[in-house]
Amino acid sequence: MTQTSFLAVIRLLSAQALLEQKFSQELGSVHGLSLNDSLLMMHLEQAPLLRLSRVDLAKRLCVSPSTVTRMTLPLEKLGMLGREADARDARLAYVTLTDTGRKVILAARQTLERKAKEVFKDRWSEDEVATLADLLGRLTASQPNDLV
Amino acid sequence: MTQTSFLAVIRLLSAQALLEQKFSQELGSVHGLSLNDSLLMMHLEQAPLLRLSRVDLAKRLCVSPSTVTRMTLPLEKLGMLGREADARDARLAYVTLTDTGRKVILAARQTLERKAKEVFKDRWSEDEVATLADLLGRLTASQPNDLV
DNA sequence: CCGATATGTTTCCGAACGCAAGCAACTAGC
DNA sequence: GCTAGTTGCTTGCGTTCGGAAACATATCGG
Repeated sequence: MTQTSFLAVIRLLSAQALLEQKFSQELGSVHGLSLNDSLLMMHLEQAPLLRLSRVDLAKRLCVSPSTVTRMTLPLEKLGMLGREADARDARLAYVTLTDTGRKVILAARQTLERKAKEVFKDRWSEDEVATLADLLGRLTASQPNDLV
Repeated sequence: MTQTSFLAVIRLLSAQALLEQKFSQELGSVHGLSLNDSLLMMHLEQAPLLRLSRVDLAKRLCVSPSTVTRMTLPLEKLGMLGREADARDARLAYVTLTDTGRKVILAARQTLERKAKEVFKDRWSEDEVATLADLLGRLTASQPNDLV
């Protein structure tokens, strides 16, 4: 069990490095987004009012709050994200997904879907990919809201 | 299939962010290593002569060669890594694992194994972890030498 | 009401990385 | 052996990130 868990973790880390390399380049050149930018916008996409607070986003992305501040700044200037205050709590500064942003992330998602399909095309059966997604989902399930 | 592959990829990326956060702190405070430092040394650990060239390491870790140069510098000063020239090709500067380095990475590996076991302890059966490791292994198998 | 503590956000600083450029050494074709 | 192209490594520069600190606001206990 010890050895197996260790192996799973090491391979997960290695696999991520590989996938990030595969995805980030096309994502950047085609849509002008980083992988983390895309994940951030996808979290907004499925949020109740297309908005989330910065600390909430930080927890979902497993990054620091300061990173969220910096990530949202350029996207806000590009008109993909907006800023909204809370009526009750003046500390909160919600990040919102604009119409422009929703179109961009929709297109970016299609790119990601295509690349994801390529990754598994040859050596995985559909059932195996589903099993993988399910097993990984139990890891991410311990975190605040799951994607997709 | 498209949707399933996409889900698997997104969850893998999210899971990695979670695991990195979980592991890197203890790894740094206890052994003074980053996660990537540890992966680098584990690759050396299982290399034929405890040594690999810098470009080879870069490919295995999915980082740029310049990153390998910068990563090895402090570890070399700490005596964990060494440098060895090739008799036939004077361009090559192998990174070698010293005795000190071998002891350090052995201890770090135990920390990682313990944390890895914790991650899966509650919600996964042993078979499921093995399945996960196997499925992820097919991803990393497309890369130069697999770890463990 | 008021001080103490907690929470959300931003800014500053140092660390880590990729890319482009540069240098050294190897290889191929002539 | 000479030139041209390739490969391995390093350095400089810009970008991105985490942690500490600062600040504003909210909440709690008296």
